[in-house]
Amino acid sequence: MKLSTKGRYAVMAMVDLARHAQAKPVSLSDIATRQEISLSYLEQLFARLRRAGLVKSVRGPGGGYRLARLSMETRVSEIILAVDEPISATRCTEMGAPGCRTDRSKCLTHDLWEELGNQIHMFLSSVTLHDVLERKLAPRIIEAPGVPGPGSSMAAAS
Amino acid sequence: MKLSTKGRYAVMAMVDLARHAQAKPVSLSDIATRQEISLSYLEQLFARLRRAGLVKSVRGPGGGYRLARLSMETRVSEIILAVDEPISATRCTEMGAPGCRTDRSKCLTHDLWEELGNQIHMFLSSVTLHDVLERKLAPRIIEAPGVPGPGSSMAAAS
DNA sequence: TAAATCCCGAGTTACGCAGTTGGTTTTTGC
DNA sequence: GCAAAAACCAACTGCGTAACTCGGGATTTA
Repeated sequence: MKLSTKGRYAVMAMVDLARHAQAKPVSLSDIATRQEISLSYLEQLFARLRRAGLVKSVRGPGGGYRLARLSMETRVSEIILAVDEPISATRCTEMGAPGCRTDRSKCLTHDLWEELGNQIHMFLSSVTLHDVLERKLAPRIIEAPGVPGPGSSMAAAS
Repeated sequence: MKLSTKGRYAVMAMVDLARHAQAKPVSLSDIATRQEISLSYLEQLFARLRRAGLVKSVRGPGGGYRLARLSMETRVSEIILAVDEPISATRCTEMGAPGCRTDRSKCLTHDLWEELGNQIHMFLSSVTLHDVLERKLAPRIIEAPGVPGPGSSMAAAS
């Protein structure tokens, strides 16, 4: 999962869209001025969002975009995945690049990046547009009580 | 917290260093060949790692690098922060850029990115070099019920 | 003193984000 | 019907920066 400003722009725009959802669809130029993003750039982002089925468009004057689903059914992770096509984290994750699957010692960090990707995805999947609007970032992440961590790594600290 | 291949290279190199820690220091050219990273690039990374106090250098023939601390006392987050100086996540996080602090509606996603950064940092802080070597990536994260995991198709909710 | 190693700064290259340009379709309202 | 407002579309550009190279030092060992 890639994290760039592109994905952030898309989320900003989608939150703006969710916030101003009314009877009328919301035009991109409105979002562009409110969020200070270039209109043409927004068009590119929304083209991807539409193809991903996250928004629906209405053409013609008075047209614009609507959320395809309810704001509490649209997850932030989906938005980012739609615009920022998920590039592989390491140069060995896909297609068994030489030296990863074969020689495990060469890619000891493989599991680390994979797990990090999982953590990020889990977090962003746990947040919906509605949560962002309501500022309910329920961190569904709970540190296990009394468990010092992986391999008791913190134990060494005095 | 920025995530790039630069930080990944640094972690790969540090894991390699921890793995081959013996009486003798480890030379960069050894790491370069084992991890397939250019020597000059490694030199730049280790210059930063040394300034951050994560490694110590020994000059002259037979020289190389050593971990400054034990592998279970060196956290992955420190390595990444050392090489990839932490750039602000959003264009509003520092110095109260116009339109964030003043107009809160313009930066509804602020809290989201901040919390995401926290999550990433927390995870990477919970993992030490020793953990990576031993493959003990205890995920301290408990998936909330009803949240689809990264693997699941997450198909349009009916 | 020669070789191995770290050290350092300046260059080069490649890539992708952000934005631009210049259209075309579709639809509304006058 | 025509003009305006919007979504659509496909390039192309500029630019920052990550990734990597190069050329030379400085330091220590044998």
